Amino acid sequence: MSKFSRMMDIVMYLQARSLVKAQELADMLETDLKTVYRDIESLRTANIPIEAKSGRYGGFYIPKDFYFKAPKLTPEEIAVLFFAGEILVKKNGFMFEKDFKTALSKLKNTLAKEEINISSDKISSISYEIESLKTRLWENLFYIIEKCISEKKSIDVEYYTLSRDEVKRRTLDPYHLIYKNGAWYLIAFCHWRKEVKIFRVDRIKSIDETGIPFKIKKGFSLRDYLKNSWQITRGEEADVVVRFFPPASRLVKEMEWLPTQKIIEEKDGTIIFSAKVSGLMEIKRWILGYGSQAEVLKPQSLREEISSEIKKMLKHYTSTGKRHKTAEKEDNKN
DNA sequence: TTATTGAACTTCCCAGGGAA
DNA sequence: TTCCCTGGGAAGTTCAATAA
Repeated sequence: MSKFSRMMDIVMYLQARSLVKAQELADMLETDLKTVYRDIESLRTANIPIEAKSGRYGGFYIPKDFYFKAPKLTPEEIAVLFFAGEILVKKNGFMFEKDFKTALSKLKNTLAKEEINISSDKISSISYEIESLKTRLWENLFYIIEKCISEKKSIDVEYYTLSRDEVKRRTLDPYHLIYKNGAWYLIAFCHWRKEVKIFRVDRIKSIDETGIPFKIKKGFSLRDYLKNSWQITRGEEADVVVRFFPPASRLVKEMEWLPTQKIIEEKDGTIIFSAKVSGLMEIKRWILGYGSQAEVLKPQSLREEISSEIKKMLKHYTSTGKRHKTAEKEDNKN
């Protein structure tokens, strides 16, 4: 993110709230506290009236009478905004649908008819399909979680744990909601486990507000928490090294799967993919998806797990073959 | 009423990384 | 090589809450 974008985000964030701590801004922008102070200093130099309230319960704020004039948008930018609106509101159960619609209608009101027409023409020539965000299915759940995250208040939930096939009541301090790979997840401090854990929202069977305030664990950073996760679940950190054979090698090197990844290209067309990964469960599925075109070199434990998985698969297919032959014989008899 | 404490803003110096 | 940006560390200042 550029310094300019960060500064714009700071202004927008401060304008929408009454008092914001520098640390909160740093977390939101995923940057350092001192960078926030420097950006605020730059904004003040540019005559943006950012005031500070020192001491306990202090923070930064922009006086209510300050009005930051919206920039003039190009037809392309307007088209992109309406396009995003089409995707989010019409098809995907966007959780802030009502606010988004009013924001778009406000924007429309500021535009000339010709600008709206140009934008509509641009949208009609593009289509884009993404899977549903499915928030409507759990609208009330989302409302309570989102409310408790912003008010920093704990929740009591009944949560279904897939691995143990049991429902357990837990008290959670909700930190963050994240949508990844077709599912919503809640990152929260679990009072029962005494650590920050990830919960799938659709496995929450019931939810109650406790009204008890909480503080985010000191030193917790969402970016650090998720930095080496393959998708969403976490586990012990491990250095994973995989050899990919063509054509999978060409596919793998096209993408950035993890920020820590390194790829060494060999003369024979294979690649050596290495990365630091938090938890092996998800990367195991990813590697298995490439079948015979991937070979785990490290760690040995993952190599053995995949080998055992392949043996099990082989057993299924050979026994299915026997069943298939038996069934054929039965058919011939009839 | 005053001293203490804790939280948050403020400022400085230094080092590392990337772009020019 | 230089400059700019960013982050680490540390010390100082301010102010509200709390205890004595």
